[in-house]
Amino acid sequence: MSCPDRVPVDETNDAVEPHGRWGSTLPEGVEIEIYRRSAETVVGRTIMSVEAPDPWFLKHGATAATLTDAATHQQVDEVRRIGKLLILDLANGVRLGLRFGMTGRLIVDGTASIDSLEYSSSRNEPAWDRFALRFDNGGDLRIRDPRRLGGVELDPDEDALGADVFTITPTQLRRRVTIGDVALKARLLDQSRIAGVGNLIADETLWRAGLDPGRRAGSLDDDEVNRLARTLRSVVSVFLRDGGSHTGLLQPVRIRGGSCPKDGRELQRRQIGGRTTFSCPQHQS
DNA sequence: CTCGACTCCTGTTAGC
DNA sequence: TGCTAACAGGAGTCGA
Repeated sequence: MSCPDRVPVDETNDAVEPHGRWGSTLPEGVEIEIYRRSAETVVGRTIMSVEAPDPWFLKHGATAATLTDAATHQQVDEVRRIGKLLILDLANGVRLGLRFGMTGRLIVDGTASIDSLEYSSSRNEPAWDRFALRFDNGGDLRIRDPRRLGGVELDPDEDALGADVFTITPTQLRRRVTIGDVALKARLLDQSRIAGVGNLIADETLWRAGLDPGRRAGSLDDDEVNRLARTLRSVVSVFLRDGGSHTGLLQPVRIRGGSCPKDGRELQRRQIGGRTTFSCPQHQS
């Protein structure tokens, strides 16, 4: 399957500023890509120790002992990303899978590539460090997650994820996403069909594409599928360039009573796919 | 296989 | 001022 683990580097590949620039965002595909770039600096380093103080944070049977056994004295060969999953390939073939939930931040050598998350705290509370790798050069990589919705696992099932949001083609979108009776937005959030779309990317994309989030996913015609594919690609590209999923045009008005920036209509607020959904009844259909 | 409902986590915030 | 309850979304599970 196509598992593009890195986004083509283009003019959007600005150096990540460590402080102050980022607004409140959410760990969606865009943010995990920013994390991945900040973690490239650990490639080639050797893991000296593993800190896994929170058993709840370890998934699929992993324990502090199994993680320590698998990772200690191993060199990091590569850092990849599929959707919202960050993967560290170790020299012995072990893969470490890192997930960030809605409040997890990645801190590499003491620096967070994203300072502030929408529903998290920007305080730097060491007690919120749920997992860490210490390297031979004295640096470290840690996940700081106040609400513990992220997690770490050994050898994650990469095949369980759909095509990555940055590189999915219109054909893949048509075959796996725009089918069936479920709401279009719920489909976009289904990581097994398309990996990396979270609530903010979904709302912004559908708003820009003029598509109603509540429409049956299978009801789109060819033109609409192509428009969705184009818009999705554009949105993640712009979000990455601008620094996160919170930089959209819809984001400032994703509040009760907010008005559509395009035509001024009051936005509709609904729950779709279990998530708060804002859309414009005027131009999204 | 599909799909909706439910559950988990806890810092922040609105409201009394 | 101090308290409580509602709220947020990613991911997993369960039953129809």
